[in-house]
Amino acid sequence: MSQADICQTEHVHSETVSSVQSRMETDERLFQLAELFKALGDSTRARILHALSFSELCVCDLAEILGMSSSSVSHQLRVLRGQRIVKYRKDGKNVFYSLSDQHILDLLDLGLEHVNE
Amino acid sequence: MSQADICQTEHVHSETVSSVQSRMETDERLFQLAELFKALGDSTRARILHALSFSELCVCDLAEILGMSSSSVSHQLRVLRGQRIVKYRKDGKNVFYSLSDQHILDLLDLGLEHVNE
DNA sequence: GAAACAATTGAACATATATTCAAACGAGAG
DNA sequence: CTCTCGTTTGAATATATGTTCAATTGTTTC
Repeated sequence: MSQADICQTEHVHSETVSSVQSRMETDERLFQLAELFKALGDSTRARILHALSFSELCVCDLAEILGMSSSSVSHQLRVLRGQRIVKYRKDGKNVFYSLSDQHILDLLDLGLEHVNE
Repeated sequence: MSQADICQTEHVHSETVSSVQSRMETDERLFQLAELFKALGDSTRARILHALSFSELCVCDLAEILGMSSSSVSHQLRVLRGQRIVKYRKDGKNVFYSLSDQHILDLLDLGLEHVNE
């Protein structure tokens, strides 16, 4: 970051800058926030989650709904599990996935609202 | 996608599959949803948006708050503009950015709630 | 125990993306 | 007009990530 990249009008906005800085969440927290949205930010995973918003589904049903391989779906479900976005239960040979909680449904709905505006 | 990747128990879940398929949003809509979340899903952009949730800020203040170059910040703001997540107004040499609407603030809050659980 | 099926995993490849650096643009000041 | 500052942009590089393919695991059934 060169000198030219540093704002010269410190005396003008420095108050705002300090004020905002003091109220910022920790980087770690914001990193986790970004990881959450990153997990939602993929076409395949968005379609998986939207499908799960209607019903719990096993991997192979998800694969059929999306027209993708089970392998691909499973890889993506791993990402969603990592962010506690989906939960699962085993039933015989099948593993049924569903949305983790209401927060996730709310996020999807809010997102769709924004997109549909 | 090989044969082995296709679910054999169609007769078991085919009803659920059809039902979900018929209620799915279009791929285009879900693609846009993913693009929205993708834009939120980066550490730098998450920090930018969190800062903007307190106050409108110009590029150079944002750069100072984040400890990054104006160039980097500007590149990321471009992504956020592309998804109508932030809006801006010009004032002399400065360009002040702010969150686009209440939806975005709600999304950030919901996301932080999930992270803080 | 062997075979079949659902699911997961690892490696490999192709693609996407964030930051840096250099250059250019636009507005205000001298 | 010229210079400076804030901002934007493009090219380049390094890194991250999604899908495919092959192999493996775990469970049910014969």
